[in-house]
Amino acid sequence: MRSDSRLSRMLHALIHMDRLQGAATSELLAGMLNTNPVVVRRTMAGLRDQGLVRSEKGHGGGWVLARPLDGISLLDIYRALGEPHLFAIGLSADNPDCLVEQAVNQSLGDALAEARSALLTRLGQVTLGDLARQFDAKLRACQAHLPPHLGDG
Amino acid sequence: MRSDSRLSRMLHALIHMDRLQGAATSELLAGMLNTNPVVVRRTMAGLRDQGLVRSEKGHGGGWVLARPLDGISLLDIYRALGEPHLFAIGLSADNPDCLVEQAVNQSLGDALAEARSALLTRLGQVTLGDLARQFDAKLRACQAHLPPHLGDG
DNA sequence: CATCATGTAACTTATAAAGCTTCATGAAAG
DNA sequence: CTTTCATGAAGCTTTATAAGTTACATGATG
Repeated sequence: MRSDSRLSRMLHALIHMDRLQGAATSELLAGMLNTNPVVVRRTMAGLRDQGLVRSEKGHGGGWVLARPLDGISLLDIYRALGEPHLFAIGLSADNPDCLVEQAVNQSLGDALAEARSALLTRLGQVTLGDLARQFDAKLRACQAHLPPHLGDG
Repeated sequence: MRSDSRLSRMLHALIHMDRLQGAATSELLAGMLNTNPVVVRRTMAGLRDQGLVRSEKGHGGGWVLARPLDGISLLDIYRALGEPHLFAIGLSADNPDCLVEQAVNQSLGDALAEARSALLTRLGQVTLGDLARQFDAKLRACQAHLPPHLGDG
């Protein structure tokens, strides 16, 4: 697979859920994410287990946010997904007794660990509320180009 | 595949090559890296094209460093490998017209770009000579635990 | 009880690194 | 010149994992 898009997709889904009245079904979200409802359920399951969203069965059921967007950081989502592998490059374990391999892995491992730490810190500082406000800004910028009678519905 | 170990493996191989007299065959390196000679040739090809190593055919042939270890940074190797994908997580392209997806991708993309930039900067500051000296330190630390008559062969 | 939605198991698909076989090319040794 | 040894490269198989799909069980609403 090219790369793991679960984090990106869940951020996308949660912001849409915030703008909806009522629960969002897996099928509705799957349409937004251009994927399959089962993939939505499978991915959302971790978020539910961490108390970020709730799911309801039956008529009128679906997925709802369990917290305001400002109370959810991108790091919360990453962790709820099980902290998937961040890097596509990794250390080798070809010859664990070799001191050269050990020296290489230590340096490269330190560099990767530092990059990981910096990235997770940054994900912890951004909330879904921030993303939603960026979306609002984009929407306003877009509407500014429309004829006046469409600017305020 | 779990993760791309080509960078780690090439660092490992190049340091061994520096410690050898004469050329190292793909078969010898494959033994050190616990892999196949063809994988070594395929991976080393990029380094040869960038002038980091040279290859010689026939009797006594194999791979030799084209520069001293202190003249090769980890970034040089990464680039010679074709700058493989760094991250296992990525942006989504499920619904490119969706302003929510665009906002998500911009924030997440910025965070990933910043992490990438920091990591590459760091890789550019570490040379293979630095790794070789870390190996020497490990070797000395290891020998310090041996009985005296083995300490100086 | 019929309908709708999630929960879950099990299987298939897609992708890229890694591994492997085979043969061509060319250099050194005899 | 011939043998041997090494890289070069094409082409295929293997492996690991996210993603997609099918099928059915569970449970809530009307």
